[in-house]
Amino acid sequence: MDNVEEGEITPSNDAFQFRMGLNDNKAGMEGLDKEKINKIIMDATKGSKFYENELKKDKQLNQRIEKMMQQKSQLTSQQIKKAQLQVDRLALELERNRDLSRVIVHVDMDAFYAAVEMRDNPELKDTPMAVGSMSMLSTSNYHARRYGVRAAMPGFIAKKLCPSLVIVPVNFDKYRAVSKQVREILAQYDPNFLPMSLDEAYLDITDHLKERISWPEDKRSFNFETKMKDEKNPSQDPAVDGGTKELCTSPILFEDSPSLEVEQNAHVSAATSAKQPLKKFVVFGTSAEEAVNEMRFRIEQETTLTASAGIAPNMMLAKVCSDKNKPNGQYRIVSERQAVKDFIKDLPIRKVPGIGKVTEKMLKALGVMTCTDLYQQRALLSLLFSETSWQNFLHISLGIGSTHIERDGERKSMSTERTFSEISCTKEQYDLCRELCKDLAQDLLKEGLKGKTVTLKLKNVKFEVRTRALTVTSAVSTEEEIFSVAKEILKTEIDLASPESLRLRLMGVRVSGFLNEETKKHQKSIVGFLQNEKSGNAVPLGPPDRTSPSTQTPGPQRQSFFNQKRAAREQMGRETFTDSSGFSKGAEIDSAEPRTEMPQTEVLPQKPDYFCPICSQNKSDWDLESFNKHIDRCLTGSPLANDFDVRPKAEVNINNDDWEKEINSNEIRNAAFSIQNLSNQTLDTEPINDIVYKNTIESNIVTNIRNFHTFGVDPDSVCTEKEVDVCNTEKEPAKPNSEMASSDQIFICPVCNVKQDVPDLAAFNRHVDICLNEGIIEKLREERVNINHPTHNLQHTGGTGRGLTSTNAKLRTKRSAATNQNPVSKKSKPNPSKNTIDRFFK
DNA sequence: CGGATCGAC
DNA sequence: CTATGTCGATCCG
Repeated sequence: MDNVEEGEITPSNDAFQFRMGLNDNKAGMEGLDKEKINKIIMDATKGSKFYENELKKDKQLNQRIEKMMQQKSQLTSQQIKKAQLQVDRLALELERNRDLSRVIVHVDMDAFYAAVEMRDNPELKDTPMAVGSMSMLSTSNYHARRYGVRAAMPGFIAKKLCPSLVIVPVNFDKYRAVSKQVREILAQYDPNFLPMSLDEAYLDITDHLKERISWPEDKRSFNFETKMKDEKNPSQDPAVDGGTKELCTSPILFEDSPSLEVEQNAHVSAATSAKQPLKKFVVFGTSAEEAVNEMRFRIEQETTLTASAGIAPNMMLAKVCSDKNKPNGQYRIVSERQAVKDFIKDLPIRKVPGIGKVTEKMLKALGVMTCTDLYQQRALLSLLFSETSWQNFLHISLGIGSTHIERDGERKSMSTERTFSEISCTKEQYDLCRELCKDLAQDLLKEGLKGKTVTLKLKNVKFEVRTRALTVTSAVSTEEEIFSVAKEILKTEIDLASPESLRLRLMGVRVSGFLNEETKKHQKSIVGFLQNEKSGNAVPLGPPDRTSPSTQTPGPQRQSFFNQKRAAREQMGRETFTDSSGFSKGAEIDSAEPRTEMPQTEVLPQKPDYFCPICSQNKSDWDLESFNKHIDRCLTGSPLANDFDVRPKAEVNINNDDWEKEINSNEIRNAAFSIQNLSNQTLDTEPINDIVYKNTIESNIVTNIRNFHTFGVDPDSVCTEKEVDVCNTEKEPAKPNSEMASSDQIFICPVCNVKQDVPDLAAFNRHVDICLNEGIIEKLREERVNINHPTHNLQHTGGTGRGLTSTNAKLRTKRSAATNQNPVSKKSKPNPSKNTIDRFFK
């Protein structure tokens, strides 16, 4: 999607300000000037509920800023000095590890949806048009942008700006098809490229370039296959943005004069020779620029659409670059430190991915507008923002970003939401909720996901948003399961608001907390167990898995127990299960059917009897959720507990189930306790912190050791994309905890540097603890040269193949989170003064 | 864990 | 009339 920010409406104190984009209207051309645009938007906006809400949010933000400024005013120069030292240490480290070896490309289709529509309907070419609806636009063509019509703008306002605007409804299938074509081309430059959306992708073309350098010319030659689209290229004059030595000559590449293009290319490409048939071929050179030119050329040949690209040593920079010569242009930052610095120097922070409206405004209040400012204020920022935030800022201001493009891991949540005209009728709200659950259940089914927490999102007519979540003990996935939870949440919200009714404009349902593969099997087996007779396709009972939350007993025993119980099931009465269906019944009901009472009464109109095949209990007041939980317990052989309830937190603690709670917290404790203990009590004491400030090398040691302790113990210490550049590791994913603790891992103490023959991590930790306490750190000091050398110091741990560097962002974060009393982090925490809206929906 | 917020597309 | 939908991350309590 095309830059939302170009046309964003940003309320600023008392007025909406419209920001002109890069390619905006110049005097004398068609369209509107900034003043007019702002006025029209204002007029259309003023007084609306939406506007009121924007003002409110703005006020909150201002308060937040005010608090921040107050904190700032209380800082002593001493504190700043200290912070400066610490920040600079990290900066040094980052600088030392700067990786310029990769060539990363960010490709971005120009005004993608709009371009596709224009291609397919030539009538749209010369008129201002946008893709979307009267209520919201996805993107607009460049024609329309001259009138201030932008993505993320409501259609009706766009119409006011530009009455002749044509609004075309979105057609995702079409865009997907085009996107596929584009991706096939991209894959040839980097088979592991990373699509970010239909119109955007990252590539690492380092390897491609290495091969390409020795490619014969014919491998870099391409036909002009199709009729070139004789579209007026709305591109800007390249000279305007020039002034930078890197500016590429390509923007005219696709002008409608092919002959010019060939010559242009011949000029650029050293390899081009006279033997090239006139105007039928283009030969691209071997440089990065040429490769990307070629890529864009091929995209246009294939799709008749243009793309822009950025080439840089890391993802963050590449992304910014791709915006620089848009549309139909590209820009490169060569792989030199100085080039990066030059580029970063005057770069407005808002251009940087991850810096949005809010962050921009907060930083602006501190006088930070450009990346240079960002760097200069680094000490201050480290005191006013959270660790992750300021470290991120530091990365940005140094022009450092991720150099590994990695596919996203598994999905973490799935949701659906809908906006509508006001609904205040309770029944309709429940119906809607059910429908959302139904849609969501379908989507979940497609990916075979089940999750444990259900979140309900509500937005009232005043645009106030509220989300409420509930985590249940057995994962849900079907419409009925989700709805049974969602409706409870909805019920409490309705009750909370009563006697007034909720006046909703949006409702959404989300499921998260997905089961991992192992657990899923387990849960599945239970479901199959449950619904066996009903659906006729029971899921085979797999062996019990060790990661299941209810696993307490050792494998073999459990196995046999499981089998026992399966036998039990097979013998057990079928009719008991035939109707797990108070639910399936509900599913059959036409959604229009009145269901008004249902929520008010108990869970469902008539409840089926649930009969547990394990303990032979039969309770009529169970619902599916309770029943599943019960079986889960019975399976693990734990003593039978009371009923459980799916009750929103507001009423009762959901986990009135102490048994389960215990397991959960035990898991966590086992994993993390010893380490936290260690870093809290041993490392973060005063003396060590003194060292931190006195001596860079020593503090590195301390940091390393801390990280070492955290590593492999923190269940969440997964090295994700963001940190990759920092920790500079192989791609190997972090192993699950269980594996970490397995016996074949090698324990090398970072203090005494001796391999430890210990049974498990806990024992190892004790050793390190002792080592530390014995003052061996003094020894380290003597060996500082060695120690300070990452490859020497950072031994393999736990067989993950992953080394430790002293600046793994995530690890640091975790550590600091666990050790906040640490004087180092005396920094005032950011305080997003969250004024909960008490009177929500009143 | 739950809730709010931010940011991206 | 008429201001999206979906997702991940982060922070705080």
